[in-house]
Amino acid sequence: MDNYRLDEQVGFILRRVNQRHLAIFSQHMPELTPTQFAALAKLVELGEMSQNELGRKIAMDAATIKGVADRLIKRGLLNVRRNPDDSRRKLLCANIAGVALYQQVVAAAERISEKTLSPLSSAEKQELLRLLAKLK
Amino acid sequence: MDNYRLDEQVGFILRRVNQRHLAIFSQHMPELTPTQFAALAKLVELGEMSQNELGRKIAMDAATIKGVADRLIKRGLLNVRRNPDDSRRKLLCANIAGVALYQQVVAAAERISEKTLSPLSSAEKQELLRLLAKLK
DNA sequence: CAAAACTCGTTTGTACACGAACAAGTTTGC
DNA sequence: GCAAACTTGTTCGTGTACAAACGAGTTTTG
Repeated sequence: MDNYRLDEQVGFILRRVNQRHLAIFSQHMPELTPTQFAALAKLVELGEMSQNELGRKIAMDAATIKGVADRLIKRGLLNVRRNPDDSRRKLLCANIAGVALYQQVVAAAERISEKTLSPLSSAEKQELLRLLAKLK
Repeated sequence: MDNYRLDEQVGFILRRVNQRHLAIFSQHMPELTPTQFAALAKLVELGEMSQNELGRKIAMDAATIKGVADRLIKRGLLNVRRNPDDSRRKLLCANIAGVALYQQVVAAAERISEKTLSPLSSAEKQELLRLLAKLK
């Protein structure tokens, strides 16, 4: 087919938009990756939960959340303990350092979202978020 | 901050939308990854070019395009030769097998884009693409 | 109660993605 | 005409992402 244009396909554009967002992210929050921040933020928001449960809440499969959690633990941001009622479960919890780091970087997180959407008007921002939400 | 909601941030939503798209992609085109298809499609569209040039056209850095190109070459989809005028340059070109595979999967590529956008109306699809294009 | 089905966390393998550093080749500037 | 600056492709290290397979623990079911 001669009329297929890669540069106009949703998937290709989504990838580029995501690249730009990741660049903005690492510029404003070099301490954490987007996934690490998501995990930390969710733990601060909802408190202690098991590793796989956390993964489910932020859309990461078991293998991915393991790596993310390991890195946060290694950096001393999370506490870990075994669930006494279900010895399979590894309960994760943001500790003092984790909460402190979170509070230190939330403002940056807000600026990141703002900057990512900055080429759009207020109405366009609303509309984009509405449309993207339909594609989740 | 108590009013920061991870689930409403562009970056987080973008990641989820992308996940859904990748799932649709691998379902409809298990032969190639999105990046491999992008590289092949660009080579078919524009013909022979150097490895880094190809990377630039599909927004992949030199380290990434190397791996993608290596895999396509290993699968016998590309021809490689040295540029006589600039011995640093590695010229890539889709060969017969590459063009054949491309032609075999373009239809699937179109269905992938369609299915990704299927929760939206025609007007919404147009609008989403317009807004995303502003965020590239 | 015991077997089947399921869940939790882990490991392995593959594939992006990008920063940083490097050697070899090419172009520029003086 | 030659040193400095740049480009090309490569390697290394780190960090997602997900499929598949696994052992160990828990729940369901007959």
